[in-house]
Amino acid sequence: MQKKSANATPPCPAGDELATLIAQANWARNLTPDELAQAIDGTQEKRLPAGAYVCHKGEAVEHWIGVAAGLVKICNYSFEGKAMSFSGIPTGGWFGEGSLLKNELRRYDGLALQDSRIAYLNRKTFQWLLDHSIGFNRFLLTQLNERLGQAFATIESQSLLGPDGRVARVLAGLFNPVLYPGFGAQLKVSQEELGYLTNLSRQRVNQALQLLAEKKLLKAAYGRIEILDLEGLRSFSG
DNA sequence: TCATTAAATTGTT
DNA sequence: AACAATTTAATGA
Repeated sequence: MQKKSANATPPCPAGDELATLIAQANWARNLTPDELAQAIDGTQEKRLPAGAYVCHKGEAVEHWIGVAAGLVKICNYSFEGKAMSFSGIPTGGWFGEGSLLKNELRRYDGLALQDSRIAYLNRKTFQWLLDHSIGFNRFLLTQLNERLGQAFATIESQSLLGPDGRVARVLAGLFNPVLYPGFGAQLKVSQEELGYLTNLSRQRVNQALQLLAEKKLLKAAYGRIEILDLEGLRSFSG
C-alpha cells in the first residue's frame, strides 16, 4: 500500500494553510470573522504517520480534535481493556467535545489509520467559542443530536434484529466512515472483536459471517472482512 | 530472499 | 470452553 517515507514528520504547515483548513470546516461556516480568527489562533496542526496515536485514553482532555486529512480510529474500552467499540472519524470530522464539556479524562484512544493531519483546538479557545459564538453552539447542538440519533439507532437495531442482523449492521456502520480511502473494501477486524461489538459469542459471529457470505454480502478472510455489498448489509434484517 | 518459529485467528466439537 | 488447523508476523541466516 503505502511505502513508509520514513518518520520524517514535516513541520507544521504555514499558518494560512491551517487557516484555510479551519475555514472549510463545517463548524466554521457560521462563525463571524472575529470568531474564526480566534479559532484559527487557538488551533495547532500536527502531522502523524499511520499507526500513531492521536490521543490517549486516560489523559486530561485539553483539545478538541479534528481530522484535517486522513482517518482516525476511535477505540472505546468498557472495562480493563475488554469489550470495546470503535468507530472511524473520516476527513473533516471533529470529536472529543463530550469529554471537553464534561471536563473528564479521555475515555478512548485515537489511532491514526493513515498518515493524517490532525488539528488540535485548545480548551481555552473551545470555551471561548462556546461563550461567544452562536454558530459554534449551533454546530455542537447538531453534532450532539446526531450522535444521540446514532446511539438510538444502534440500541434499536440491537434489540430488534437477530444475531445475523446485528453483525451485518455493525459491519455496515464500521465500514461507513472507514471504507473510503485506500482500504479497498477490507477492514481488519477479527471475529472475536465483532463478538465484543455485537455482544455475541465468537462462534455465533462466525456463523453469522458464513450466512452473510452465502448471501454474497461479504467475504470473510483471516483477520479481516471484505465487504461486497454495503447497502445489502445495511438493509439486512433477517 | 527464503526458511523456521512464534503468535494470532479461525473452524469445529 | 477447549482443541486442532490455518494464516500472518517475526526472526535469523
